[in-house]
Amino acid sequence: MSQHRHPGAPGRAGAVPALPDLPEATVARLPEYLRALHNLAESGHETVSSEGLASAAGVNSAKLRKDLSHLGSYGTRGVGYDVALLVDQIEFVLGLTQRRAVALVGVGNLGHALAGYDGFASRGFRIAALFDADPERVGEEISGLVVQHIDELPRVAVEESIAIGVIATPAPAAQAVADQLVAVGVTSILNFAPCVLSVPEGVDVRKVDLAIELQILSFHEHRKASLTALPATGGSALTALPGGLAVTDSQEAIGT
Amino acid sequence: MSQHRHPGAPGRAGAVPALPDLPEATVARLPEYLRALHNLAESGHETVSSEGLASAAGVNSAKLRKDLSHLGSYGTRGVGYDVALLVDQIEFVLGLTQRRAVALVGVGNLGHALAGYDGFASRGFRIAALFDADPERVGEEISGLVVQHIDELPRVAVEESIAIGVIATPAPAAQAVADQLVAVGVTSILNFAPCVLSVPEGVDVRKVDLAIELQILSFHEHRKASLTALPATGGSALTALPGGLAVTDSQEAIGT
DNA sequence: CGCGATTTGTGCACGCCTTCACAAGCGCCT
DNA sequence: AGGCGCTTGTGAAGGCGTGCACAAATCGCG
Repeated sequence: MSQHRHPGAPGRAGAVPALPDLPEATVARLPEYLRALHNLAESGHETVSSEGLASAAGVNSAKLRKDLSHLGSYGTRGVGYDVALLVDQIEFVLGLTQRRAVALVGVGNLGHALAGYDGFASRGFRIAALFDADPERVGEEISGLVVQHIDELPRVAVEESIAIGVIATPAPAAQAVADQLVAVGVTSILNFAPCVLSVPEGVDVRKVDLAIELQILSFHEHRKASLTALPATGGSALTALPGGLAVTDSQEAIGT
Repeated sequence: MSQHRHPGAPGRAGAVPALPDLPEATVARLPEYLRALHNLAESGHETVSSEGLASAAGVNSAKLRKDLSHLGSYGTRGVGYDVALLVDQIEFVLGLTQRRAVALVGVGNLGHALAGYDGFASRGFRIAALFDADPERVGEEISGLVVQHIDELPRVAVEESIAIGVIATPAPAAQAVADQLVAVGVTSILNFAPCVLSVPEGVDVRKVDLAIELQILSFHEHRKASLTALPATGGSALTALPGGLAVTDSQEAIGT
């Protein structure tokens, strides 16, 4: 794509420009704004107001303005934000001007799906290598990549300039894989295994646990059910709690 | 205030369903505690201190104590927490005493993996039905379930008492699926499609976007690289991003 | 029976994040 | 040119979450 141009900084060389230190909460929302902006760009919008972008991203408009203000002033009062300009700016801040190489370890059930997930490629990442510890799986081809044995990691990590590691192994294997990734210089790990990873300082770990998300939803279901007297859907809502537990306690209305 | 009086034996299935309204941050951590507790139970521990459980769950011990205190007093000073008791208590609060039925919509790349993911079954959920809009996929058997057409949703939702819907469709189809789920009474949705869903009040939506996680990691990679690459930029304007590079980082291992 | 070691539960202070409300800035129309 | 409407950017206030530090409670032992 285009060279990473940096709006507002005239004639800067290839030097690494200053990065504002953004609040974590803001960083977590920037990708969402970026996705919304891409949609807007595709549908022909050249500018967008904070209100419009906020609703497209599912957030409050004041929050969006404050988030964007941390990047600098890239809006025009009375008009809104230039979509293309904002896309470039956010992509730059997120470090997406270079396509980062991702190593995926563990091509079981979930790993298989991740390897074929095109959402990665379309949003700035390239799955550069697949690994597994199971000799049965080594050699298998998935989405144009051949699964390699995890012992090949050191060689491949250098060859492919691996920047990010994705762990999709069973939980018992995850820590060892994390150690191996760290050993070859990976400093960002996305962990799908349901366990806590311990890594040295300077290594970022983000965790995605599918079951946890369901459990959080379950809590809210439970709370909602305990507030409504009886579910009207006439199903077998009382097939649980063998002790004959009557879930008919409720006194609080949801405050806010 | 907390009136979580807990008379008699709070043993399993004897709990009084006084649901305290927990802070969201606490709710999000409870599943992690639960997983750590299950591990501890398997390895023979009958009690555990806040310090021990905290490190197993990857959090601060004070935070853990405060979280658990919201559930009531289930620890013993000088001793710690009874593992089995705490497991029961957390499972109750999370509404896991009944096995909730989950409908999975979209058996493409990701949906396939989710359908086969055993982490759901092992943590209190039952994938009760698979749906897809593509006639090609209807009839296919995955992990012992036959994919049904999405139009069958109303019938199956009642038969199976579907409580939670999981959307693993492409983004353009997600909103329509969400509407269909809401129409049949589902009030909790886990959305894997990269888009914002609009749902009526009272319906909970949680979103998991795999690419967003990578983009957040990318930001930190970018920041780390910009710090190690250039100590001080060459003095000129460079004022596109006011605030300069105030290196006030620390805070690795982001936990959401 | 009392004492010390240990660990929970919590009051408190601090910092981050969100939200409101509004001044400042920009374009357009007259 | 001037005024008007619209939108951004931000100061300030409030809420929420985190972590410290300690009192209260419990067990084990002499």
